Amino acid sequence: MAITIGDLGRTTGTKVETIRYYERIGLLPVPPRTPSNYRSYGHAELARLSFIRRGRDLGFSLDQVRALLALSDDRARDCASIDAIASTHLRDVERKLADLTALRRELKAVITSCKGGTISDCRIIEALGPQSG
Amino acid sequence: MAITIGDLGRTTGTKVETIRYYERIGLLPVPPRTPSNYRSYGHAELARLSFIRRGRDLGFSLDQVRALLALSDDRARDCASIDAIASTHLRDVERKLADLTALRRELKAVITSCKGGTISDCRIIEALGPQSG
DNA sequence: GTTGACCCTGTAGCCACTCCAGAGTTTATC
DNA sequence: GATAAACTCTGGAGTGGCTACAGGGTCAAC
Repeated sequence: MAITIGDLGRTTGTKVETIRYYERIGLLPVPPRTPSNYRSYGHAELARLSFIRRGRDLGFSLDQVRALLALSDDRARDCASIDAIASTHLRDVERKLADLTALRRELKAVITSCKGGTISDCRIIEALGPQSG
Repeated sequence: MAITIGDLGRTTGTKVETIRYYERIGLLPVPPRTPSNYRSYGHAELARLSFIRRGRDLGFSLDQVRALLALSDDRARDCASIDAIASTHLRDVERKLADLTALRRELKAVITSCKGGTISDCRIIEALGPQSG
């Protein structure tokens, strides 16, 4: 019945150290202990950790996950607050995508300009140099 | 003639603390000091810091920037080593782009499924829940 | 009874900064 | 020449999200 920290880690794809870290920062509850001082979890903690990991996979910060967890306990409440967190996150993702796309363009330009001579006429170094930007 | 750390920061868009940090980790040289113990820079350091910042803007890690700096000092060398660093970085960027694009798709799916009821039937929370993945 | 896999605590490290306290220095203004 | 604002200095701690390690205790299998 009792789930060990290792089981929890295997089931959710989380390292044991990470689970202890989540406990330390208050994202997971402090579990009861066995007589030999091992952490002993139940299904609720398994569900909670799954939720956390899924949120992390979707790129939410731990603070956002914390907010989502708090909201999800409040089942009668308006869904809009959840939507707000997710939408903010989506906008963050879209900003990062735009940045990375611009970065890729620049990198490609810099790489194709390198014609394979010696470094003294390497365009990449030039592109990074003081006169270029 | 002597450039202060503040000038250097303003010119390159770098915080003073960051410049001192770069010095501490050996990315910038230890500069001479004025009689009142202020750091005193020349144009070479300005160029070097510009190079670092531009590299950072292009998403290179400090270690990659360090490698690029070392290579750029070695003017006779083959350009291919520079190209290799930049190409590796481009591949990293493309992988990140792919990941983020997939993430955006998932987030959008999750958000549009939220029809605005109460949290007890919120699809976002459901999508994060234990049965969904 | 011993090997190996697990668990415990506590601490330190990673990246790339950023901020702060508390003190000294320079520059501008009155 | 006083004073205030803006600069500089050092040293240390904090950020996020883990990860790794040392040095121990515990448990199951053979």
